[in-house]
Amino acid sequence: MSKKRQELEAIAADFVQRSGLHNLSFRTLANEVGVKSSSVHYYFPEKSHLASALIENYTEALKESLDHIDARGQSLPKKLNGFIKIFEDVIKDNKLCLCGILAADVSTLDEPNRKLLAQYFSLAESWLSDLLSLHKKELKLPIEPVKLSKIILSGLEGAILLDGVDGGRERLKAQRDLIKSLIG
Amino acid sequence: MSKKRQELEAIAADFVQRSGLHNLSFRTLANEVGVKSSSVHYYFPEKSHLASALIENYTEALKESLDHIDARGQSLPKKLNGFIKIFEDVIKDNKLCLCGILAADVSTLDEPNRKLLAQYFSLAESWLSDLLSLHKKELKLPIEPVKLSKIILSGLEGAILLDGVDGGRERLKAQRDLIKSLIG
DNA sequence: GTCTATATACAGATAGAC
DNA sequence: GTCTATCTGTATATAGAC
Repeated sequence: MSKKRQELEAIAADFVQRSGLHNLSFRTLANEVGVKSSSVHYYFPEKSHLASALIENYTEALKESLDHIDARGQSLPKKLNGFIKIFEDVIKDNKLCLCGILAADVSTLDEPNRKLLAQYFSLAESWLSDLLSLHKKELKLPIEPVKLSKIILSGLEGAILLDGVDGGRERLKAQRDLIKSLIG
Repeated sequence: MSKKRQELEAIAADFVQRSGLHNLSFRTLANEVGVKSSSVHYYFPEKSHLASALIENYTEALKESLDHIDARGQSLPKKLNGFIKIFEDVIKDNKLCLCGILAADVSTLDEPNRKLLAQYFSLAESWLSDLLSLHKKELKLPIEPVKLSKIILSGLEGAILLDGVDGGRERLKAQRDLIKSLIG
């Protein structure tokens, strides 16, 4: 992949996580990189292609983060803490989850991009569910791992969404406390 | 308030909950009601005024729903169930929470509208927190009511956001199970 | 790969007639 | 209150030169 393309994708991702996809234009993106909007079209003929690239990159980054957590081979609490940290890093940067913000725009996405979005959430939930299944005896509530994984992910996504409104971090902190108490 | 204005607000709210504010234009809104876009500007000189009206209406509707729940004077589980039903009704209609979808667009809102948004979430959390404080002895986890209220609200908001991507209701169901288990 | 130039469409907003 | 007409800005996208 060309360096210019990587640069475009990086700036576009940052922009989308702050302002949403609809607010990112080929013009402003081009200006940021120092080229013309027609050059951006050279890499991404349609805007939906750009969106696909962003979701795929974001999913790949999540995969790497999860692999990194797994590679350390720690306890359940430490692994869950690693997962929470992914969301803390997003909010620390005054951003939203790229897939979370796109989820709010799902009606304007084409079918391929909806599938890609769903895959991102599915990846996160599967990882959580597998982890919780392995440590089922440590769980304090009578809720199945698959359901718990959905509770944790949607809770964290909702927390950074709502915290973004007042610039606080109270919901994310609250979700962290919940997750801690789920495992005692 | 004029009937035409009410009609415009109703259609605009429905549209925003399905497609977001940026995707609603004065033109399409006018077409739906059968007037011209300049007539919409008569009621709402700027788009931000329309947004304010929508958030205020939505907050007022929440207030009424909560009053309705309170008026019945039931148990904690039944009251929480009433709260969850507010979100179920949204997702049943294939919509998103109006304030949740606007939260994803917070960077494009002006300061007055950000405040209005924050007030909506604050209303929901305050109601939950007061309720949980009254029934503190029934709570199964060692988490304070204020934090629990944030966990519940952000969990439900995240659930309908993510469920909207694949058209399912699994996250909302999971959150319901969590809330149930919080009170035993 | 990057550019100029342009096509086409639609956005928010306003002036002024009726 | 509602209209026609229009201004101005910006969006996605494309053709074709270099």
